[in-house]
Order: sequence, then structure tokens, then C-alpha cells
Amino acid sequence: MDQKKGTENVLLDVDFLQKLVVGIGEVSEITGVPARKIRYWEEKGIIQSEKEGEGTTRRYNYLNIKKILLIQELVEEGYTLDSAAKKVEDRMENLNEAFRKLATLATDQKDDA
DNA sequence: GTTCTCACA
DNA sequence: TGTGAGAA
Repeated sequence: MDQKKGTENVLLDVDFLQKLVVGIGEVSEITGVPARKIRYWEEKGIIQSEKEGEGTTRRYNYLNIKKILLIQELVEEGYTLDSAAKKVEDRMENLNEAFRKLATLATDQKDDA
């Protein structure tokens, strides 16, 4: 992590994150949040999962996982589910915007030789 | 492995 | 707000 990284490495990071999609069980394991709680939150409308084609299994990308993680930490700090979800969604917009810019920069600077 | 619903605290 | 259990 200390050598000069080429632009392709940056692209790999973004591409890697974008392709991370797992089931509720995996999310439950990596976030420590019980699967039932995740479904409960989605039922409340504070998180959104993606359905996989014809199957009914929920799929979660890294943004969803990050959202779940953030909300979980906020709730553990004493926030109510609603307020935690509100704060997280607000922060997610900033994060997405920053990552969008990063992806744009990484894509544009691939030919400066 | 996943989904749902009913019920309870 | 979050869980347990049964059933598909």
C-alpha cells in the first residue's frame, strides 16, 4: 500500500465495490445484525434491498450493507430507528456524491500518457 | 439457504 | 423495537 498505484488499481476498487452483492445471511454475518432485524428494518421502510430476478431473495450491495452498518451503530448509541435512518440516508447522499466524483475522475484520467 | 405470518415482550 | 417459532 505504499507504492505508486496506477489508475487501473483505482478502477478495480470501484468496480470491486460495485459488484459486491450478497444475500441477507451474508449481510447478517458481516454486520452482526440478525437477518430478522434487517427484514424488520426493510419492512419499516428505513432500508431498501434489491430483488433478484424471479427469486424472492433479497440482495444487498455494499451501499445497503454500509447503510445497515451505520444505522445499527446509531441505534446502539441511543438513536431511534427513524432518526438514525434519517441521518444515515442524509450521509449516504454525500458519500454517493463523493464516490461518483471519484469514479468519474478515475474513468477520465485513464489516458494521460 | 431464503421467504412469510402470528404472536409476544 | 426486536425476537421466536412454525411452515413453505
